[in-house]
Amino acid sequence: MTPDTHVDAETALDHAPAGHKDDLRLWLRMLSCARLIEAEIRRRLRARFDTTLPRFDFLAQLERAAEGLTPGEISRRMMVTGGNVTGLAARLEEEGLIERRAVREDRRAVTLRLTPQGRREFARQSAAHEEWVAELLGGLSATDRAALLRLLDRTRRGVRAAMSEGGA
Amino acid sequence: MTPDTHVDAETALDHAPAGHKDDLRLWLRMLSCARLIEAEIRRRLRARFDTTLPRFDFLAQLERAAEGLTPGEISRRMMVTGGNVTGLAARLEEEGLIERRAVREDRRAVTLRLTPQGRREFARQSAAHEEWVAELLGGLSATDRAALLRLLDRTRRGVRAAMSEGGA
DNA sequence: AGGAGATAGTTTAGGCTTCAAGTTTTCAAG
DNA sequence: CTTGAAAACTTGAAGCCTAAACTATCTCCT
Repeated sequence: MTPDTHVDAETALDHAPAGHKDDLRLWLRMLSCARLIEAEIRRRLRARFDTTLPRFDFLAQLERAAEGLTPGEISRRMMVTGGNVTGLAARLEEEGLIERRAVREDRRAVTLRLTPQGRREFARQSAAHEEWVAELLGGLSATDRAALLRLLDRTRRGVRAAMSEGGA
Repeated sequence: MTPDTHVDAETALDHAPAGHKDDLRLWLRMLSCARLIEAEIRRRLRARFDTTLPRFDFLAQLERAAEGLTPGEISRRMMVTGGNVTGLAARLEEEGLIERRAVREDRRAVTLRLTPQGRREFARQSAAHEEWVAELLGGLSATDRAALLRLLDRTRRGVRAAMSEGGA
């Protein structure tokens, strides 16, 4: 009945890959789950606001910074490269959603901030986005949500630890 | 002490967004967790094998199909567009990892399959990939892994259900 | 001051991805 | 047959993303 006993017997003979397959299964499931939700959100952003997830994330960063942010700071917060920020900023500025402003103390730098139009537009998108997520995750019980939140946090910390140990 | 009571009192006045913020938090945490792992795997694929995650996924699909697959079938399994498959296949063929073969019964179609070199190369990559995942997720206890697997499955089913209901 | 090295930002080349339009082939009626 | 719709695949344009090279500015040490 249980193929597990066979697999266990088999892998136990090798030199350690005990839970390796389980970890792989876990990772693939997490990935497919995240991609499923992400793809749906991208679809809806495009369909209803003619925008993209990176643009939305970009505006979200600026929304929380009343004084604006430099490209470098946005790059760090979004965990993308500087060149990427340059391109996104160019398109968002072109659309009138953000504006550039020179920094007095440092002539290399510039701050990006939302225009009034950008602020209005992001408010609309953000409200819809929040509802979409609630709709998609609505099937989960409060207990499951809490448990999942805790486990994901634990996972993330574990991954970071593993990365700073061996991955340097 | 607990801002929660304040938030609850506040949102309870609105017309329903009870757990909306919680759902958003849950989604953002899941996304950051998945992106963290994925980014690390991409980095390592590039650093050690000079390849990318889409290429790796592509080879993985072919590995499991002894008779090869058509671009259309790969497109469906990887959940990407046909044009995307065309481009990936062109580069992988160029590198000698896959080969094209005409389909006897349908002259529109073609099957893609691993070359011997592709099979060898994927075996190397796949073994490393499995170890990386185990390393990154290794911090989790067996109990946590099992719980997480179950919760993610539940989440995915819930999302699919929500998508087929309202999202049509 | 002057110059080495760090930092902020941009540019460039190339890969990934989608959408929309196009080609060739198949299939199903008529 | 033949004609029209559907299917398999490719192409082209545009956006996203990275790594690496480049420009301009700043900082700090002497």
